[in-house]
Amino acid sequence: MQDKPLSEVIYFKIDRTMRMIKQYSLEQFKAHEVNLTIDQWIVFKRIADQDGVSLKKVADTTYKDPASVTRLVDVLVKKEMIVKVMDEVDRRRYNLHLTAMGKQEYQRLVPFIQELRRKGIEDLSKEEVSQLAGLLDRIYEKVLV
Amino acid sequence: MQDKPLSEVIYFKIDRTMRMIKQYSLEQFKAHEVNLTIDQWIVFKRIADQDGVSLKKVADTTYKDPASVTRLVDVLVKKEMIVKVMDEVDRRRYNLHLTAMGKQEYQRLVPFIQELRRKGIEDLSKEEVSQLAGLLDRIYEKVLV
DNA sequence: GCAAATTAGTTGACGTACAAACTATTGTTA
DNA sequence: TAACAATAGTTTGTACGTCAACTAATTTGC
Repeated sequence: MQDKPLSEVIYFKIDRTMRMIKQYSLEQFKAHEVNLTIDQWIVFKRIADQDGVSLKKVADTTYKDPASVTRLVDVLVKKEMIVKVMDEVDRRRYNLHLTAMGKQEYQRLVPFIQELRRKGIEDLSKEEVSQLAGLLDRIYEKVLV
Repeated sequence: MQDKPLSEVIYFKIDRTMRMIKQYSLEQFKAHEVNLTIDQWIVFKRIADQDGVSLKKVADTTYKDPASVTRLVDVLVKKEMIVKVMDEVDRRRYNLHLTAMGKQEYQRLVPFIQELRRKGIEDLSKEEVSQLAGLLDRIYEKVLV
């Protein structure tokens, strides 16, 4: 039985593209003395977007496993970028906040990140980007079921 | 400084989609008693596609790190799906071959995998799939530089 | 024809993903 | 209100990805 080559398998292309983006981004992080990995940045940014957000909420909205988020949060706390504060009402919950240093670093990073995001898609038109986003979402929704 | 939400970042969408596909595929593998992970399958399939291919060639064409391939190959050898044979001419090189069991398993898996690939994209037209492939390739090429 | 450079593959260290089992707390309901 | 269910978060074990440093073999260039 003959199977199509990997290069024609769409999932393979998605995976390959994503790995390359991560690799490139991490290089750029290092080159600009950003003391974060990509995934640490994602969690960090999510907290910056909503001060006091809970760990669970971060996990849900980043589509990461709570176990992964627990560890990423630990790293960010160690790096003194965020703090974990137990919720006064619901003591199972931790609310996450940026430290002063975290806020400062966030302000420094946003323009850099925005530039980085642009880089890979700068040759694509607005329509193409939203097409791509739409197609990815449709696959996501489909497989989710 | 205000940054767009993660849900609008295209790289985030790619990552999320890919993780979900892997998760779903692995579930299906387990449900069908396929004793392989997704990445083990990719390497296994690549060897099935070209009997005697070298480890380096597998790494290049799957876009995996040689270190990853070394380990994936080890697993496949332990599972007795493939064998590693030192090249007679170039003794740095190992040529990879499916075992009899590997061949049998490959034949069993191909239809199942083909069905699995279809699942996520069955609502997309042929044109949409090739659009998606093209866009991903363009990002890949762009960032590669 | 030999030293230096290149190539194939391996190993170790670190970061992340995911599942499963677990603790502690809060909610629900009989 | 006591038992049970659900929820937030953690821990453990396994699997990959990537980088860097390494060994061994082969090529290159003088």
